[in-house]
Amino acid sequence: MNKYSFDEIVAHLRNTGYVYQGSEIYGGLSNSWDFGVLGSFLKKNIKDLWWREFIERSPYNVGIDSAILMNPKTWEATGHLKGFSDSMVDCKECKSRFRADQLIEEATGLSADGKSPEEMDAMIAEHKIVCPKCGKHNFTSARPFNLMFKTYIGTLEDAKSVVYLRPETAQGIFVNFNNVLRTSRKKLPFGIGQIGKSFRNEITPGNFIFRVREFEQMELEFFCRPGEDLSWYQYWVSTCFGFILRMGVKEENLRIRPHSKEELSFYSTATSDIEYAFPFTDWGEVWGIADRTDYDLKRHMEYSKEKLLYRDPTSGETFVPYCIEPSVGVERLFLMLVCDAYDKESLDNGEERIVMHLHPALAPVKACVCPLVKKLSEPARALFEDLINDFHCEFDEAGTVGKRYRRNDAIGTPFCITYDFESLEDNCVTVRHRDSMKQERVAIAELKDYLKKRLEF
RNA sequence: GCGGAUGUAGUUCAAUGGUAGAACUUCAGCCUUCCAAGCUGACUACGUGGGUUCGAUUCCCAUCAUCCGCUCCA
Repeated sequence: MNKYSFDEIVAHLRNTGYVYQGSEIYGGLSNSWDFGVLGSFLKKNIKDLWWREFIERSPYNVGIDSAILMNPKTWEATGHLKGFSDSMVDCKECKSRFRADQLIEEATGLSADGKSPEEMDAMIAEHKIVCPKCGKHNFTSARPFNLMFKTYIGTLEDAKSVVYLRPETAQGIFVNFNNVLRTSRKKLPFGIGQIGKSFRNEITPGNFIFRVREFEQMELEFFCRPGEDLSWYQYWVSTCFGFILRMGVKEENLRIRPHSKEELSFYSTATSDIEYAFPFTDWGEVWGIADRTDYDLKRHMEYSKEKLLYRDPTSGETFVPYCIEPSVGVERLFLMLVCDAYDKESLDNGEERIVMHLHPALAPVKACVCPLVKKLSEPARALFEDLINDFHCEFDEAGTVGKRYRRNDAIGTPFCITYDFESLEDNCVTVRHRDSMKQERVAIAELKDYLKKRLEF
């Protein structure tokens, strides 16, 4: 699938300023990564593109930006909080891990629901419960698994002030359903999208930025009539897939994987993952599209006692809409894009060049303005200072021009603009293309239009 | 969380119980008329904390981080 090792790609990203290790001078922090000088641009470009395509240019959707901290009742309604009561024990002999309540129930038939970890320890000891795998009785004590990050509102750390960092952005949308309906005057079908950080205390994060504890989601909750949900589900699967293809990702590295019946959440009638052939695994999920029916709105109605309903303006009929959720992680799109764009090419002169074939709309640097030699710095800099008003450009006069071309190939800059001695006479510059390495003479007066056309998504 | 491996400049790799060396990169200067040329110079490292020792980057312990496997995954 992928020609290059994950290590090689990661090393390149760290060397060029796409990604740094988090808190590096203090020895790092487990699975935390910072986006660097180039990476922050790529990330921003990804988000801008999504927002433009899924919110601004969409005839259906609107956007919001909801708070990370939400009333804890939210997480009662979604069932996320219940996860807190799951205590786990490890078998010290064979290193298997079990949910303590399930272990007790299976062995004794007694319910351990709602018991404290200490009570469950006592039950395990009393009934001499053995490990289902290895048959030995030697467990660690029961420990609750915290899947959500917990913190406190106000300065007193008591039980009443507990709040959680959201584990998904979606709930900020559902709880604002009525607000958006009222203020946007949208009619079914319509969607609400948002981009924002989410936090999950993953048990096993890893694979660079693929699974991290702090990540950014781009989620759309698309509401429609019950019965129309499956065709909208299909619509969003192909829209998301098409979006990835338009970003330049090779189709042979992508697949759409529908979930089997056993895999589906109990409330979902259909779910598909768009997966990419990452170098560290066979297929890794990038984008999940789920038909969530009316589950979320109904749960929030139940717990908040508020009505989250849609009233058809012509028929007067009132109902809870169904919801299609396309949800994607920014870091995963980022990782997919750089893995797919990374390439090492052999040149005619026997040398190698590293190129990042990023879509020009995504590239951190759009163009690098290079005076052919330092003597030409002055007029070249003037050109750069004009271009920077329209695009993110860089100015580079260090070393030979060939070296500057290579450096820009390696970070994915689609165009290098070379100002030479002829430019003084004919007011033209050489535009050098990253992918083909071809050069073109372009009049300075037409340069902005020339670039603009080629930077479009 | 468990088991295993690893940890020396930004990167790749050395050496050493007694002041850590190189290449590439980066930066400055010279030079340079279109794909990493050359010359001169400069910056930069023993993950962290203990212990043993006259002296530890080297030996021991702990810790942190990364990788692999297991486990988990709304």
